[in-house]
Amino acid sequence: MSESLYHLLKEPKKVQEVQKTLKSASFFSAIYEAWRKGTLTVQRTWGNTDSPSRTVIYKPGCCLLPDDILQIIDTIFEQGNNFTVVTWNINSIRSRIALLLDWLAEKQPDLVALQETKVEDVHFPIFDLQQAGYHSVFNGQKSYNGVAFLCKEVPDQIRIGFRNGFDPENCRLISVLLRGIWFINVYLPQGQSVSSEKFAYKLEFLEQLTAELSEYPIEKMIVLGDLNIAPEDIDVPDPTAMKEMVSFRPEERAAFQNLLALGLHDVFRKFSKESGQYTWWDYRTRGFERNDGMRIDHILSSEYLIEQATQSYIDLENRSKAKPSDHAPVFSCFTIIE
DNA sequence: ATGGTGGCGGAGCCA
Repeated sequence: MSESLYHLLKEPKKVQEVQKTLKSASFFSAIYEAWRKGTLTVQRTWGNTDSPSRTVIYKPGCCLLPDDILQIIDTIFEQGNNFTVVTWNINSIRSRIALLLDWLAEKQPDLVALQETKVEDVHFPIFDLQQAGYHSVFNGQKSYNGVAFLCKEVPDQIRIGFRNGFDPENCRLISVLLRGIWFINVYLPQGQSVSSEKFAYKLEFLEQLTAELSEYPIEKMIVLGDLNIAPEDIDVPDPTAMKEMVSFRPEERAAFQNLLALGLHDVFRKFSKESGQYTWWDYRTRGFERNDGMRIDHILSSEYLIEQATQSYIDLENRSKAKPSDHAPVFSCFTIIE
C-alpha cells in the first residue's frame, strides 16, 4: 500500500469523493488490492440512507459503488512494501493443485513463477487460483514444459517467449512487468547427456536467453526459474565426482556466469554461503531423504534490487509434504516501493 | 544408488 493511499483513506471517505481527488487508475487498483487483502473496509448502505450500512466482503469480480465508504484499517502501511517472490518447478500444476492452493493460502507470496506446469492454456486452473486471490498468466503446452506467473496484482505488461521468435514450439519463457520491474520466468532445458542434441539445445538456449535479457533494463529486472545449472561447488554434494555431469559441467557454469555478467546476482547467496542447500532431489534415488540434490532453481536480480532483498530461503517444508514436486520453492523478499 | 520414481496419456518420452 502506498503512503499517499494510506493518508487519504485513514479517515472514512466516499468512493465518489476519492474519484474527485484521484485521477490515476493505478490508485483504484491499489484500493481494490487493499480491499482484497483486508487492509481496507468497504461500508455499503442499501436502499435509503437511513438503513444501517454493512461491511462488504471482497469477492473476485466485485465492484465499488459511488456511495461506498472506504477506510484503511491497517495502521502499519510499511507492510505493503514487502514484496515476496517465489520460483517453483511444480512438475504439473494439475497434479499439484491441492498442494499449491494450501501453500498459497499459507505463504501469501506476491508473485510466483512456476515451471513445468504441463498444461495447455485452455486447461489452466484460473478459477481455483482466482478464488485464492491470484491472477494467472501462462504459456503452456501439452505434456511438457509450461511456465506461468501467479500474482496478486495485475501485471502491466506480459511477454510470451523470445522476442526474436527463438524456440516457438517449447513453452519455456514468460515475462511480466509489475511495479516497474520486469520479472522473467525461465524453464531452461535439462540437457539430458553431453553427447545429445538436447545438450546443444541447452547451450543454445542459454545464449539466446543472455541475448534476450541484454535487451531489458537490467537495473529493474528479476530473473526466476529452473535454470537446470548448479553454479558453484557448494551447490552439489560432490563437486569432484560431478564435474562432468550435466547441470554442473564447466560450459554450463560458464554460461551461467555470462548471465550474471549482464549485471545480475544470485539472491539466495546474499544470505547463505552454506553447502548442502538444494532445490531439486531425484525421485528415483530418494534423494530428498538423503539430501542428495542440486541447487538449480534460482532468483537473480540487479545490484539495485539485491540491495533491497531482505531474505531468501528454500521451502523444504513444501518438498517434505505428500505427493511433492521433485523441486522445492525458492523464496526471496524485497522491499519494493514504487 | 547405472536402478530407481513420477507425470502425461494411454506407449513411450522426459526429467
